Amino acid sequence: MRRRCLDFEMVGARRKNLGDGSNSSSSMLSQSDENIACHDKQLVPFKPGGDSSRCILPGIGLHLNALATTSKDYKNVKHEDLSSGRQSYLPSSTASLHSPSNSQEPFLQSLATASSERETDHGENGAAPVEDASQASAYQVSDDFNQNSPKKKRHVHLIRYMRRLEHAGESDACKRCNCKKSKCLKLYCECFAAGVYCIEPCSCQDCFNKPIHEDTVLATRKQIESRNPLAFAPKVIRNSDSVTEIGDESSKTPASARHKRGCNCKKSNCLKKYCECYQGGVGCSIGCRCEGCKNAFGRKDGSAPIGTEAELEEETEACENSAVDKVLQKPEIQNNEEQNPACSLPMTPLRISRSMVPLPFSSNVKLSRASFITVGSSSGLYTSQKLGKPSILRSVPKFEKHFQTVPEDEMPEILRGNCTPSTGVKSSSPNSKRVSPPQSDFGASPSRRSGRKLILQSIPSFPSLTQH
DNA sequence: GAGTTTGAAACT
DNA sequence: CAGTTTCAAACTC
Repeated sequence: MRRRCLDFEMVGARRKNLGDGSNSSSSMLSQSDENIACHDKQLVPFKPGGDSSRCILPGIGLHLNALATTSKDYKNVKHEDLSSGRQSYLPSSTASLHSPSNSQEPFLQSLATASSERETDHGENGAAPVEDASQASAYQVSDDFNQNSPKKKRHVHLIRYMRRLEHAGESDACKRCNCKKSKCLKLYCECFAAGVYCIEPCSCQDCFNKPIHEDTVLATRKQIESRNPLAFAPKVIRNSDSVTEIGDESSKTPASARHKRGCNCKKSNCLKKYCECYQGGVGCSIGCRCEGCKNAFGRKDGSAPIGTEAELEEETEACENSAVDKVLQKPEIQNNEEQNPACSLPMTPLRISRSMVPLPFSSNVKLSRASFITVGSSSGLYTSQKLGKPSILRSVPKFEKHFQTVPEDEMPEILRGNCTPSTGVKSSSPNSKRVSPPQSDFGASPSRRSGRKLILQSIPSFPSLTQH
């Protein structure tokens, strides 16, 4: 109830922002709503140097990968990706996906903290689909400072991570293609596949994926979609039972992510990024036709993922300090989040939009960096639960582990840790609902500890964590 | 940075 | 639908 009320509040506040153009939000809504306000602002043409600059977060590029749309949506908005400078020809709801507030140092810092924390906890699985940055940051910050972790060390890590972010802002944030023959009009082209125009950093040749060739782009896109309606859909989908989850989270069941089509790896053993499942940070499923699958995130045959759960546990507890370094040293996994937007970044609820489920609010927030979006109708594709396969959702271990490792009697402390709606956690709200609760794989046995459950439920900011 | 490997996408 | 070709990213050296 409280969560829903807060949602309404947010919506209300958001509308207010929309209405009067004021960026000031209610006292209840601080950062999160600023972000929302930013999102809203971003629905209008971006004016460099304007107030919307606040919404830019250098280094946290948001790829619109896997965003899909109906052809009729194409011209909704030609939106400029503020963080990358790209323009997206995706629908406004998806194009509004942007980094949270800009250069505000506190925010960056908190984000970095959050990210480093997350990666710390994720360890090997650093490619966690990041929740809404503001959400994560707000939560993580409070979380961080409520723990007894050595802050000096973290500060070092923080700085490192910040640098990495900065660097990412110059490179990864703007994913560059290198197409030579496809004219960037085929799915070979990452930019095209991601629904963004190629921009200067791209090394493509004879590129047609530019605003000046908008018609061509859209026509081609349409053609590809006609051939394969899911061509631009997220490759990695969150499995959920139904679209109804959108409106009623209580109906959702634990879900896992799976590649929508499965891979077809022959030689990589699904252990390299050649494998789309692996690249997307998901396990292979029965739908995969891979051979010799050793996918670390879950094998096709359903055997336990390699070096995931146990490793995570160890890393979290024993290697906390080295985790960031480890992540830094392991770009292969570490960059999943950045390199594979389809996996970690917010995706347009293509099927949602197609099913005409209005998500006026969630679409904005969800699109902020990296919330894992559940594709409503994806249930028909894979039902990993049925497969009994482990699911490694990188966002999951973080929270799951967090709640697991923290003694329950400490939880109130954590809750006190400003995990209030005003911390910005809220900003993830409806979307984060799609960050489905972790599977039982991560220690959450079917008979979950009621204590944790209660706690989770009592955190309005993390509806997605609520396990039903 | 060049060359190779890989598997998805596109084509037949 | 299966086999083949094309393609660009991932990877290796």
